[in-house]
Amino acid sequence: MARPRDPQRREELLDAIVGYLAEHGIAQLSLRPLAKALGHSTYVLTHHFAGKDELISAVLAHLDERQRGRVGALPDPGTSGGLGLGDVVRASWAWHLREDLPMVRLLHEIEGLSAAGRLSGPYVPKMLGDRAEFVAGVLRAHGVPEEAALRKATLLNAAYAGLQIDYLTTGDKDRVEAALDELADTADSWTRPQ
Amino acid sequence: MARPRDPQRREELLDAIVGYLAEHGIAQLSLRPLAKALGHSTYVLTHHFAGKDELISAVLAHLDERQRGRVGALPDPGTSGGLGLGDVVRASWAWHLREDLPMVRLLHEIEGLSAAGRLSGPYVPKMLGDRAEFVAGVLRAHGVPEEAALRKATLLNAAYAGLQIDYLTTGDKDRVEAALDELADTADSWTRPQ
DNA sequence: CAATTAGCATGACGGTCGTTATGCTAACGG
DNA sequence: CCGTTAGCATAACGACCGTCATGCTAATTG
Repeated sequence: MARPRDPQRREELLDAIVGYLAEHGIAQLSLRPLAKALGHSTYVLTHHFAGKDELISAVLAHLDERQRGRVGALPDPGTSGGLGLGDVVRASWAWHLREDLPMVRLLHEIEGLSAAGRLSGPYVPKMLGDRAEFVAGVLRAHGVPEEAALRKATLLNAAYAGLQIDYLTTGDKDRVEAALDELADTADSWTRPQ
Repeated sequence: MARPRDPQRREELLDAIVGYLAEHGIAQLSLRPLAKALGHSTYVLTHHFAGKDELISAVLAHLDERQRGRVGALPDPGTSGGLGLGDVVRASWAWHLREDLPMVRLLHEIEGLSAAGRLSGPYVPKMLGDRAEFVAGVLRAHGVPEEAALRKATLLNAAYAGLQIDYLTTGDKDRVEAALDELADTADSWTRPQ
């Protein structure tokens, strides 16, 4: 009868929105500057998403799916190949800080707001839970016992995130990267006991 | 010649403001609701502080000083007394979550915003640095070598904060507290090697 | 007591906010 | 080709924002 909806349009918008948020933050988000940066009027935002709150929910869902896709596509750093778990930690650190810093910042802003109870919806909790499960799977592949894998994965993720926050806030590279080395050594000791 | 300023008034206000922020967050702070909650007009805020930005700076400085005072007044959990470092970690966790949860949430919101580069000023970095130094002092008192104390303190703080964020976001008590036990055991292993 | 000023409420200012009614154009289904 | 609707810009709405000029009251000093 008439013109059908284009389901791609919404995803295109979400990618552009996430790019904007990585640069400008999400806490003080305002629709007008966002729309201007996208080259549109604000109506595009309230049309494709019901309103500002739903837009933020959609962004969080988008980030959740994006993380899910990335860790799913990651080559399993299996026990073979000579790459220890500590090397993975160190490589992730270097990559996050060199290649993806605005997004890392955005994620910490989101997780801080979520921890403060200022963001609703299931997506941020799901992201954290999924990350724990993923790292637990890597640990299991390295021979960590099943009952310890999720516990150690949770601790590893928490320490890694905490160190990122410390470094992003203080900029004290020497102190934080020394602590990261200690964390990487600890991770190695889990997979190569003694 | 005339009526002198009362230097206490500003501190009273800051304490009340911090109490309000612990309940309502800082990211979406608006002066009018804050002033109403304090039982005053907004002019009180713009009079004692130059404006909204300076008010937030004053709050961060206030929290910084408050933390400095608290850790300074803490009884040094010295190597004697039978209380291991892991017990201190577990006791802090229980106390934070049972007695001081709104403030813990506020601090994570602030640290997330700071890590995202959305808060300026030296106070948040100073808080993190001071916390690392304080825990490093405790570690040294427990016999941890000087060159390792600050590194291990940074890692301990980061892991502890990361676990708080995880728990506050996911509410997954079993998973997170299991990881906290592992962290406490690790801390014990630092102070009672083997 | 007189002079001065801290402390605060009131009310207004221009600006920005999220949202929405209206109307146009281009794309598609029948 | 006609009817319908997606997609979007425009412009306006009321609400709220941070700020500040004005003026009153009460406390303090000399």
